[in-house]
Amino acid sequence: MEAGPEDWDRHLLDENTFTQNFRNDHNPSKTYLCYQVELSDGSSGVPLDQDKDIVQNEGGRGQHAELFLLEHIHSRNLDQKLSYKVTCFLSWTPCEKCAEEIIRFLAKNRHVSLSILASRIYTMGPYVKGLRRLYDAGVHISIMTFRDFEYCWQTFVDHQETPFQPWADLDRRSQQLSQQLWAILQKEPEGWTSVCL
DNA sequence: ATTTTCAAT
Repeated sequence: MEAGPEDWDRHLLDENTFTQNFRNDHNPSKTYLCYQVELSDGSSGVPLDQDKDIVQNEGGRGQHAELFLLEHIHSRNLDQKLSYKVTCFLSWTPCEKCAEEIIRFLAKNRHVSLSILASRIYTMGPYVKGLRRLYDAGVHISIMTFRDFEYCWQTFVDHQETPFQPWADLDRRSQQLSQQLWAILQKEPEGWTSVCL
């Protein structure tokens, strides 16, 4: 009697859920994804109650969060004559399989561009290849900084007027992960897959 | 300083 897909849809996260899942000095075993959709000119191009949402991976061996994002966007039937920008804040970077699905989706939906901002780099499996392919496919991908966490907090969290409170190592971790991501994206496609910094 | 990671014995 558990959890249908509707149960993972939240328009706002509670404070603890956000912090526990997005802080970059922990490694929780689930993934949250906060996204928003706008017209490429910066204004919201979708009905107000749909311009942003939050999804989470399905439990167990279920579907990853990114696939819910693609389903959501697909179901919105965004106007083919307009250009949309989807910004997505992920607590973990996509796995290779999700990266492939994202690339396939974007190839079929040329009017949609995607920016990924991730808190942490998911390093299981052939993750380097997946991130590189996203990058090569034109997806903006970067590591969340203080400003991004703060924006997420203000936009997707039921913060009750509480200002965002960074954890101790936020900036240092963010910089480390950014360097690591940079090394991954600059790496020669056929190079070694281990990235040591 | 690196982490053990879209969990479950």
